[in-house]
Amino acid sequence: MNQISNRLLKNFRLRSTPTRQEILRLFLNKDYALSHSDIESEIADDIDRVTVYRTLKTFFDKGLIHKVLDDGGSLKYALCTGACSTNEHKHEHVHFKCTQCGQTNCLDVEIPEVKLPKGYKSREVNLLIQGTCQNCSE
Amino acid sequence: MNQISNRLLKNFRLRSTPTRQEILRLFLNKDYALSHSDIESEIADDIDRVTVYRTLKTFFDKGLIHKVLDDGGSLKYALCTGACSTNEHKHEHVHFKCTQCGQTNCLDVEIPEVKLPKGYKSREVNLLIQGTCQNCSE
DNA sequence: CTGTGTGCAAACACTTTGCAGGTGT
DNA sequence: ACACCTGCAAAGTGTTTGCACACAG
Repeated sequence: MNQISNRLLKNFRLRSTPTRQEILRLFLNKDYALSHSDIESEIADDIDRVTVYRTLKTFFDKGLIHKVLDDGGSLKYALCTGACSTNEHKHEHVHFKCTQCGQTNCLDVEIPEVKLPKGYKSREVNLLIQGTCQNCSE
Repeated sequence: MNQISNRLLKNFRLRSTPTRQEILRLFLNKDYALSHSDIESEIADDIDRVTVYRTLKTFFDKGLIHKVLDDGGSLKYALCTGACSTNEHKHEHVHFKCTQCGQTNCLDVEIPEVKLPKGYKSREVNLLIQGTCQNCSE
């Protein structure tokens, strides 16, 4: 796991520091999107809140993670899939938020083409679906 | 216009106050989504910031307006279409945010069906498309 | 008259910035 | 050695809460 996160950081031209590794490992361990406070509560106490902000910003800027929104307006982050690199970024995301357990994850489904009114040009598409997830629907 | 906003408030079982009318008129005048600060800067100065928060919350709770997100994580609000009432709420929204001018508006297009993995149940769908709008694409 | 809305003050939560010292390459 | 990370402190911004008074119905 350490190897993976290390390599990932290298790939994205980021210095490998303990903090970055820890946060990155967190994303690798969880298969759902994490909010700032999720992260804060799961990492070592001696990591400063400010550093988390900066780390997330760095990861985001370099294309390692992407933003995930839910209808409450709260912001979460999730790892980009392997398809993303610093240069080429996949700009289509489907996110599913379970209103029961609160978890948000990225689904690997295609977004169907949407017909836009004349003159509109699409550059990025985000689809948020809210409902009940597999675990909670039983 | 006053008539309209008054009637709208009545329909949603809300007391008609000057503040509510003013904010409601703002939504009626603009055809795009408004952030809290958009609203604050457009209404009379003697309306308290706190009142705006509470008014928006009330409107939202009663189903008069809905939330609109953009990828920056900033929250905006827009009037629900005529199809919405307190009881019956249309839970499908397509929002288009122009990255040039920053305006976000609700598009009246159908969201195509998305195939979800087994066990997932959809209750609400939000589609955010970002790109260039009609005005800015020339 | 009664319950709700509003303004004010203050608390609270969230995010950013500047700087000094530490660390990866 | 150098550029970049990090922690700390503090400022800045956004949002919520409690209370007293005002107002709509």
